Amino acid sequence: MINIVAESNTPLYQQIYEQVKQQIIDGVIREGSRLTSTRTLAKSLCVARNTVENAYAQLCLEGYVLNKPGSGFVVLDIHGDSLSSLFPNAIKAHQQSGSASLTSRVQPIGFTDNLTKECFYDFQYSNLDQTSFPSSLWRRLTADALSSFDAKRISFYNDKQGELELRTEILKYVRESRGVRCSPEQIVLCCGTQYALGVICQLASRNKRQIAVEEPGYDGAGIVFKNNGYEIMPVSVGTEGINLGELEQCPAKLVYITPSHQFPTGAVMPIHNRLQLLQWAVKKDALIIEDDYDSELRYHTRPIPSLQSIDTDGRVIYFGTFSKSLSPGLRMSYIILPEQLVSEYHRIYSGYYCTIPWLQQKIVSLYMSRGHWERHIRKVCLQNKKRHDILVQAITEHLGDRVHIHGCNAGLHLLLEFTNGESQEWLIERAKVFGVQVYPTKPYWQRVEHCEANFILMGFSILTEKEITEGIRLLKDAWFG
Amino acid sequence: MINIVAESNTPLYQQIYEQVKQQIIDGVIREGSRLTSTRTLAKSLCVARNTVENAYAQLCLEGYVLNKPGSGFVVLDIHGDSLSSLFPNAIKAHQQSGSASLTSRVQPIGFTDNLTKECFYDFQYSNLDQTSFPSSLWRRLTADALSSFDAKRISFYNDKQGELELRTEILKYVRESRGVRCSPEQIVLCCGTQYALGVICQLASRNKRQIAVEEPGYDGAGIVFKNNGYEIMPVSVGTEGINLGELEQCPAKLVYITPSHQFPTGAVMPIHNRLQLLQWAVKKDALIIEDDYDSELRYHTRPIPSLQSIDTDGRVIYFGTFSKSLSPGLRMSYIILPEQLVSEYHRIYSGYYCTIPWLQQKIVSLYMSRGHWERHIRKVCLQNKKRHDILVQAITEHLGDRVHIHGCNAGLHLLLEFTNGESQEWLIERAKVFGVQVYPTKPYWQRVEHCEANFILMGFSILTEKEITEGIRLLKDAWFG
DNA sequence: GGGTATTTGTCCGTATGTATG
DNA sequence: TCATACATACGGACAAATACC
Repeated sequence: MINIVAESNTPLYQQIYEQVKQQIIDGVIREGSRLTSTRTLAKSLCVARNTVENAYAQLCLEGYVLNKPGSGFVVLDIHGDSLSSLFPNAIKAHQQSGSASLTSRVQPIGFTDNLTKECFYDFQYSNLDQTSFPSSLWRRLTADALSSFDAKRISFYNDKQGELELRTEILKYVRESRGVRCSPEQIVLCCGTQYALGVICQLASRNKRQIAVEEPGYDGAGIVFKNNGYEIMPVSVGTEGINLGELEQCPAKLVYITPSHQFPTGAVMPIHNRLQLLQWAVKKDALIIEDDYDSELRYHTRPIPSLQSIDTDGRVIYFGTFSKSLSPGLRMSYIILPEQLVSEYHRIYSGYYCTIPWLQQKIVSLYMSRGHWERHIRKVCLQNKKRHDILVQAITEHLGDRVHIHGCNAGLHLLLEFTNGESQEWLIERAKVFGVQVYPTKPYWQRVEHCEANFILMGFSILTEKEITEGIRLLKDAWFG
Repeated sequence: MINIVAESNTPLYQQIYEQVKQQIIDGVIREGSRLTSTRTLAKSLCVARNTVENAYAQLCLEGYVLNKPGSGFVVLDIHGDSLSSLFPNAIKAHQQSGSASLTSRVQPIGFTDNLTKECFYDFQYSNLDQTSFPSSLWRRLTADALSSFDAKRISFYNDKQGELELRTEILKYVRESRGVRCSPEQIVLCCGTQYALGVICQLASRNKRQIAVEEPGYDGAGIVFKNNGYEIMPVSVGTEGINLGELEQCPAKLVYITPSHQFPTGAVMPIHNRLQLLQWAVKKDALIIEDDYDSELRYHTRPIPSLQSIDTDGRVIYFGTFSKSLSPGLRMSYIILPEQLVSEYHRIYSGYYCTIPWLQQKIVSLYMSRGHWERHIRKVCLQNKKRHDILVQAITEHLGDRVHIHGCNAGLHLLLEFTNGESQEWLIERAKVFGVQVYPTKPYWQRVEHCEANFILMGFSILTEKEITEGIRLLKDAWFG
């Protein structure tokens, strides 16, 4: 950036000359690159073109740059030997990495650790199979969206809860697939579950800031509650989901749960527990956040109605997402508010803009209305079912009765319990030695000391069927060889 | 008009000197404008040039004007305390308007009020011209992004601060255009300014939850602060931006400002105020949120270095956005944190996912790296400049001295002050009757009772040049017909 | 791959204050 | 007081190079 002062005694052209020269010397403008054109710079500095020309001419004379009509002013190599021209950057890079390292133990955020381990058999469970995203269709839909009659809306501040068109599609879908009953006014689109949780933290804050969560449970939720000043009250999870007896004892009047496929244990809450939970909410005047994050992915079990669908008292806040079966990269989730919270939502959030890009809303809207979404779910579900079945089969075959499988028949992962009390650390380390990555359950415990050591998480979202069986064979060697 | 008497005892040059001086003091010759050139004046008065020069030299010495070769004698700001001149009788307005405060900022959420008024001349200022979005280019870039080597990342949870590639492009841009100095690690991408403010609310909460904001100022920011439990402390705004004297008195250690083009008054904070503000921050151990929301859109004024670029003590949190010159529908902004806050950011937000879809990040990244962004800015800036100039011209021509124009030469709107004390409600109502929509300033006042009634906001972001002149002609009839 | 639009440096004329004699 | 030369600054017209479609 060039800074000129009109009031100064030094002429304008000289100020420009000096600063550009300095930038060349400092290496801010690299050798071989072009100076900003005289017109552009003149306009941005509010001076005449000739003033800039004058400055550039001076640089020309002194051999810093070379001018060619029609192709601009090119910076010459002034540092003689190319060694010194690399120096300024080297120093800069040094400083950067130095300061970044001061960020202590906290994992570097700019680093995505999913891409480097191509050599592994990585049983991860959050990312999706890259082949499952409908790229060429997306391209077509983008074109359609951009040439649609309401394409001009990309230049506007849009509907604050999300485009009505899309909310209506979502409504149709959740009604059909999850029995959810609501009007479009109750739906709020937002950029991911964590943002959604932030919204709820605000809405529910008329109560005491206490929240009951599943233990173990989704860690990303806990972080949001904590940052919003909520006291987190862990409630243990059994084979029927959250422990209702414990919940009764808990003073919190807000609970966050994943009843359809508890994360990470995979427990499914039976219908009578669901009814009981709703009664609890009524009795305590409490609210329930039902996170139905991977409802699309069921393999051998009958669907159980969502809490929202059997709630008669407006106690359930329903969460859905496109992250688990379409793409996490979309950053798109939705909240379905109970009617009683809508006005409170408006009171607090009427001044907030929607967090999802309009174009993406339009695309997903087209995607759903043309039936691609339904087809996609069927396809992805089938694909994952195959992988799931093969994984379960391979485990049964190779690891036999040394493990119990928990939480299968849904989602993108399962839980392995080791009957001989092996510890997570050892299991993960041994697996890694054999080129296989499996995952701990520890991160999902609020009270880490309660975490049982003999559990391991295995995902099957990105491995091929062949890789799965080979991976398990390696694990057998690693753990019991 | 200057009168000289040859027979007088007072020398010619002194007669000229005195009369010009008087004209400057009386405001006949405005601050910033040029004196008649020595040649011209000499000729018209039939005196020698040196005589005029002599007179001008005297004015120079006394600080009334500044002389520079090639650019004449420029009148300086002699009325010193122009700080509060924008809203001089703020207190007087106290009595009139107390009740009208229920214009209630809260609007119906599901309703976008921009689309239904096609018949109006709508001088709105938030939405953009629909022709300015590069649709077909976007289509191509989408295709490129989807077939790029890292397209698989759409199925992953991605970099939490935003893709490094994009952060690097943004860095290059803000360094060049705004002098911002930072490393990519300091940049955080997020879905809009309000989300960004939410993040800062968390980061800065080690201090007391008090924030100083400009009054009038951006209402969307105030809402976020309130919802995050901050006490809002309005500080008045003058022609030089936020009132630093008042800020001194304010106990808050966090301030949110728009120094480049204050919203909505359009005031530009001069360099010496900027330095003073930074000193304030150091002295008080405070933080400054610099929202540079429409920095791209400058029309006739020289750029002033951003606060971030002259901050040596890590006191400035810089906000930028793509909403004002590319598309509000993208929902894309960025924060540039001071180094000292990066580790705190990691501590709180390392568990949060990025809120921008990967595909969009990739597209914008390509968009910028291929030079489209620079070109786009130039184009959009020129287009808006034309509209701006025409609006200003039309106002000057048709509304004449019944209004003062404030905050022009930048952004997408300007502020109209009515010299005869007409009220916002009346002005807006009358305009509407004639099919023209103009906007109130009331929504931007925390203490509505302080809001001066005789101001109106007019945007020029979506009207054609023809519509602008016609609209103004109608307004003339509506208001003064 | 060729035609058109845009971008770019160049050149020209004009206006201004400054310095000199 | 006048005339002249000079440095600085501004804006329009032109042709070559480039980018885009």
